[in-house]
Amino acid sequence: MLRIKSILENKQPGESLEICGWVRTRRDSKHGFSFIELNDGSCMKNLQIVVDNDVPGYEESIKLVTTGASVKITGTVKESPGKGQRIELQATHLEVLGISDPESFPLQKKKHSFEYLREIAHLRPRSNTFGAIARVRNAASAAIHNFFQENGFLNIQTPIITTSDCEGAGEMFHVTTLDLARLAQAKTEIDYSQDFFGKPASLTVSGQLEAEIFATSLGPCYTFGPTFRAENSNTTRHLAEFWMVEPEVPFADLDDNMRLAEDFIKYVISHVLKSCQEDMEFFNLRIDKTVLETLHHILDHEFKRVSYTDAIEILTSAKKKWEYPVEWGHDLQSEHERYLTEEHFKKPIILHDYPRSIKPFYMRCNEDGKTVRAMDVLVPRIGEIIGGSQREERLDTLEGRMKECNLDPQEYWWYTDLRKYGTVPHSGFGLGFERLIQLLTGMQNIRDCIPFPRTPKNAEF
RNA sequence: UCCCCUGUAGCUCAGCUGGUAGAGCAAGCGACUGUUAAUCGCUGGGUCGUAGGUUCAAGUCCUACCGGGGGAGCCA
Repeated sequence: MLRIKSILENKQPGESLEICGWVRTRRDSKHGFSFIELNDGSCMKNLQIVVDNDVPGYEESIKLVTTGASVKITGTVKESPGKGQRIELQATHLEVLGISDPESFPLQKKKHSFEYLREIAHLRPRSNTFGAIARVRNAASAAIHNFFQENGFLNIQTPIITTSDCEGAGEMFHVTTLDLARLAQAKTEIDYSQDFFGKPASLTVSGQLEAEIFATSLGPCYTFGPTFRAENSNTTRHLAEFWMVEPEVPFADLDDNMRLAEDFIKYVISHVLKSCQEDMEFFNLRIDKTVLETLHHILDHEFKRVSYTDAIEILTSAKKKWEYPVEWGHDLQSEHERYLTEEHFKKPIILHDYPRSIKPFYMRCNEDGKTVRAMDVLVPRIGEIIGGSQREERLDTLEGRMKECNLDPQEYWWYTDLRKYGTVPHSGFGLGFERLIQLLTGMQNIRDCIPFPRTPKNAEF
């Protein structure tokens, strides 16, 4: 099927072709012809179609050519006498495939608020912005796979359903086949042995633990799949269902990990800038006037490595009034992270070696007894886009940390086995795919960076 | 979950100190035009989120609930 993108790029006057798509707008001339702006999603631009009134069935058909209608058109490519396009299509046949009642079609030839478009998520991909987001998302996804494939990483599909009830932090969605309505009335303890898996099960919050299994068997690997968090988060950067990229690399320490994260982000940005030029220019013009500048700035500068302890020092000596006090041992607040990346360094930074008391059990303990080999990549505007660490590979230290975090090592027997049999230093991180899309497009709200956002009280479509 | 803002025609909003609703855009029709966010004219379209309350009278004040947005926390 011929697409408008390739027609606009390659076709020359004189060539005949057939094209299908959706009408964005129609302008009539009473002197006997009409202009149709046709879009098929292959690119931002529309193909201008000229329909003379001698086209068979013109009188009846042209009335049905309204915004949103689908049409099939045959015609000849012409040099366009008008401004705004190199070529246009002179129609010889026009067929309306599907009408679109202009009285009720929710998308109009005007700007719509993102809040409104979110309510019509089944139609918003037909708008300029959401078409562009879908194409950028696709390009970013392809770039992610390319990056890892080119570097010898194995793509691993880790489970969606899990029975390890404490993969990390975060509330989990329960998965059950038990009859909840009956249980609600029964007032007895729930007998999970009667449930589908014979014990409590949930949707995964991370594929990391399973990825570690393959990393310590087959070498560098990565997962790229859906992740679920049942947190009651209502922000512009949280979703209950989102996609996460999680590489895991054996024989790699935290420095290797930070280098990988930086190379990875730069590779994806660079690829998207190259393959989605038109869409990126649109974002820069209509969504965020600084997005191209920001992305190029990221490409041109090294991510600044800053230890948590140094960051605390910078924040303490900053001439700023903090809503939350800065104190070693406490997690950094949004205002602190934003200050560091947006004001102090003015570029992405990698914070590393956090206090062990605020980080999960699997992060490698440092000799100082106070910190762990954790790292967060923070970017301007979005904040944390990557969280990762070197993993604790020493069995006794790992078990000690589990107990410290009130976890039962028995529950993680297969995870600790990896330390019992041929343990190796290894590292990895998780990247929130939709946050990356936010960074790439300049879109303010993460709900507009995924086709069908799931947030508290919202799972339509 | 907490704090703040908000909910009026298909969409975006106005409606000041309470007296039963208006604009722009969209849509329909007409005019005009190789047009391109086209332009001009006319027309239709709203039990003002829901439920109570105060008042002679509420879109306008009060309460609760529901929805939307922003910020915070949690994190990716």
